Amino acid sequence: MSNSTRAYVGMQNKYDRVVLLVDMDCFFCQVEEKQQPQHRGKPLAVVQYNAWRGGGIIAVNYAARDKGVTRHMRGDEAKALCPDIVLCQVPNIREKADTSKYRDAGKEVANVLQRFTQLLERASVDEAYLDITETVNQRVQQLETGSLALKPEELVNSYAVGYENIGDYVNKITKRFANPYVDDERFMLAYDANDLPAVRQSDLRLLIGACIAGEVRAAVKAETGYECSAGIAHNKILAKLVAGMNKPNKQTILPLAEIPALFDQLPVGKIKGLGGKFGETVCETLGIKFLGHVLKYTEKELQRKLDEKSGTWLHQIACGIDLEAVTPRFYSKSIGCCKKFPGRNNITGLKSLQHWLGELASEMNDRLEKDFIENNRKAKQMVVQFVQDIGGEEVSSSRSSPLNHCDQDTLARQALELIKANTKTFLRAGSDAALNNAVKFLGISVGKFETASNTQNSLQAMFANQAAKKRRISVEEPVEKPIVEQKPKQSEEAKMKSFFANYLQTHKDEKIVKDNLIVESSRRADETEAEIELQTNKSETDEDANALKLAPSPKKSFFEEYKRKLIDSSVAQEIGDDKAGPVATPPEFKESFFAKYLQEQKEVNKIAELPNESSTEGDDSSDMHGLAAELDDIESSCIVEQEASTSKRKLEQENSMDAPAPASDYRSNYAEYAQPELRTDLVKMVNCKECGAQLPDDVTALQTHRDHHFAQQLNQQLREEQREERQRSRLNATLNTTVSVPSPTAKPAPLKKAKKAAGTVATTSAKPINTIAKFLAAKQPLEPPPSCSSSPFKLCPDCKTYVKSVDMPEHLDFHMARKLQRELNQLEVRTISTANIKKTSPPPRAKRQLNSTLNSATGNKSITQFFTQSN
DNA sequence: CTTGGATATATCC
DNA sequence: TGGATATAT
Repeated sequence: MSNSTRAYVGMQNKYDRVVLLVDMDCFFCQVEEKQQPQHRGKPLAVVQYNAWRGGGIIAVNYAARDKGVTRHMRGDEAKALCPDIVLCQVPNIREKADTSKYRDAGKEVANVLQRFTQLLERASVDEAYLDITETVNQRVQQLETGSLALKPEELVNSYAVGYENIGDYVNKITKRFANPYVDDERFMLAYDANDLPAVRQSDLRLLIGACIAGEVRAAVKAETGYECSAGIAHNKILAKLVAGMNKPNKQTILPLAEIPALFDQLPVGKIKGLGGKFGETVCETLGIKFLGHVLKYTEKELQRKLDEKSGTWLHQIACGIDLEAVTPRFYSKSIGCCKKFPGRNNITGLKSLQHWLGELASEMNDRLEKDFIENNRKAKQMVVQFVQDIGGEEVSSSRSSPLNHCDQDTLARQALELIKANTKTFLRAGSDAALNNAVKFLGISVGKFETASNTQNSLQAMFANQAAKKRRISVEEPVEKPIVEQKPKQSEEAKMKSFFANYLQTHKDEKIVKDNLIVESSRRADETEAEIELQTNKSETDEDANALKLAPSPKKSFFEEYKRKLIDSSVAQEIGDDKAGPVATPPEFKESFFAKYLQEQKEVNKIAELPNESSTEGDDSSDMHGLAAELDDIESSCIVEQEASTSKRKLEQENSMDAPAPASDYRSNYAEYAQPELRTDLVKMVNCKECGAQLPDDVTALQTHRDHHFAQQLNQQLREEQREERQRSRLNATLNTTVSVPSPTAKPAPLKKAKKAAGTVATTSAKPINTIAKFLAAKQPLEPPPSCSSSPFKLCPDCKTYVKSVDMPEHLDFHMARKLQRELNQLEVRTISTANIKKTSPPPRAKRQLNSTLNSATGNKSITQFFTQSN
């Protein structure tokens, strides 16, 4: 089940994966801001234990960073720097900081991320790697068939290392359409011949990766409200490295060709794994500071100077190669909690030690119960870690023992036994209460999880077990590495055409956005400018982001900047400030690859028109003229845009005809953009029965689209399940602690040491015997139950019918069973259909799938072939 | 009186 | 395997 060693991909795949690292921006702060919306926009930090000097700061939002507030500051210092800062405390439960709020929020995010790939590796509470190679491959194919076009607005908020803005990068890539040979020669000199196919596709695939990253982040924002940054590269190390380069709420691509230049000035310690002692050793041993300088040594020399394994690894990293696989892992392998007892708080007595072990064990108990419900697994090992003061020295130890029951008492007792058994003199001589060695730190953690037997009598446990298994199987199957295939190509112009078509659309949208802003700006011009200012004045003092200070000037996204210029000048016009001069086309546009390509096309076409047979692709080139003209129109209309309202109306009409939602809020409507925008004129289309979306009449696309619906549905189901379960276990807990029914609005009173009868855990699935009062308190149904409070009826949250209380557990099981059954069925279908793409002898069900694969393999040509061609 | 507290993972011996 | 340690957030 839980694989022990890391997995690696083959050397031949070093450039053909596309890996995303998604990193939540000042996550704990965002969680607090979401929970307490009145604090949004203010400088805010999260502290724990605010008693001493205002508590220790563990997260700082960007408004507060601007004021110089950083981590490892005390709350008081922050107040001094920024008097209006909001300090949120980590909740204190059982006299210790309780971070479960953030763990839950992290899981909420991960649930969204999971929809985009099975290959999701949660790296911490707020970070995850996604291997999106499969999706990228699909889209490369879609580009080739013309069913997908890269859309400029999807690259909003993207950056590429080594480029001022994303437009420059796209421009560079596009230029290679015109003159493939120049770059190709460079490729051939710089890379091994075997890698050339992947190298040629690299930029395009990363760009597609960036589009997906945009969708991922938009989905996270739309569904959770949280913002994040992302890195897009060919491996984990690189994705992680660049994810922090543009924060917050931005994403960064690391183009293959930019790696050497980046590494030449990259401090060794910026690389994950080199940030600590080992990194220092490396620098000292090699006499270097920058990663690129590692390559002054051969791999052999590095192996000799360090050790074999490190030498190999370091050499590869310095070459930008990292073969570590994105290992699917959603749930952690171990669960633990700990607490420091510094200085006077040292634990010196047995009673005190038992107390704290009890508290830790109690928290463990809660978390393990929850984990059991979600994952149907039980820990088989526990570890107790402790630091003792022995003659003034801090001595740390950890001992483990097998675990059969993980209830609070067992954990606490076993922990104490382990400490006793591993302490030479446990109690002070002559005392039965005083510890010989004060304890400065205590930790309990459990691991070695095993799936619980499904001999549980409860229906729920049985289904949950199956569902969990399914999930694990589908996730832990070895991943077959996608092959970067050389695909035959279709006409270059067809693709450029669709790119332009999309660009034009975007452009219209931007104008609408602008127009709207003008209207608003007449009311609150100052605010608008202030906001823009806020957005563009990005502080460079981002330390949690590993910020690289290589580029001194704050960068702006191409489109953002372009839009801003338009807005600026228009605003100036509107409020009668003539100093700004006439509204001119921003240089970015004139210099953009669109414009240049357009220019080239015009000239090419002029020449091409003379000889008659050159218009063999008649449709394409005449369309090109049309598009060029339209582009011209738009470009010039930018200049005469003053009477915005009339053209605005016109644009709105056009927009309502065939356009997606305005670019400004496309993120709020993820679903539309999760589907590729399609050229309905190039591909035969059908309608999706579920959402009516236009889809290419192509089985792969249909399957993908259905998966999209399925994923949404599944996610919904899972969330419902979890909510239900949490509700039930909470009800259980309240029931067991009894007495007071907390008001639903009041903060949940920290359950003071819910003294449960030992052994309760083992029967977690015991049916809850809820009272109506409890149920009401937790759920607040719209209508009261049919009769008075003594009535044995409750409202079923699922079907909104009243059910006898005693029957409710069964009733809920019924719903659950139905849901899970549905889920299993769907998983079945999905697992089979995706598995079959690779397998040789598919069951009959996958026939259509197979056909489509064959069809597309014999398919048409594409401009993307540029990236794969050899001479 | 604590120079970051609480977690988690990986690796070396 | 277990225990200590390193790394990271």
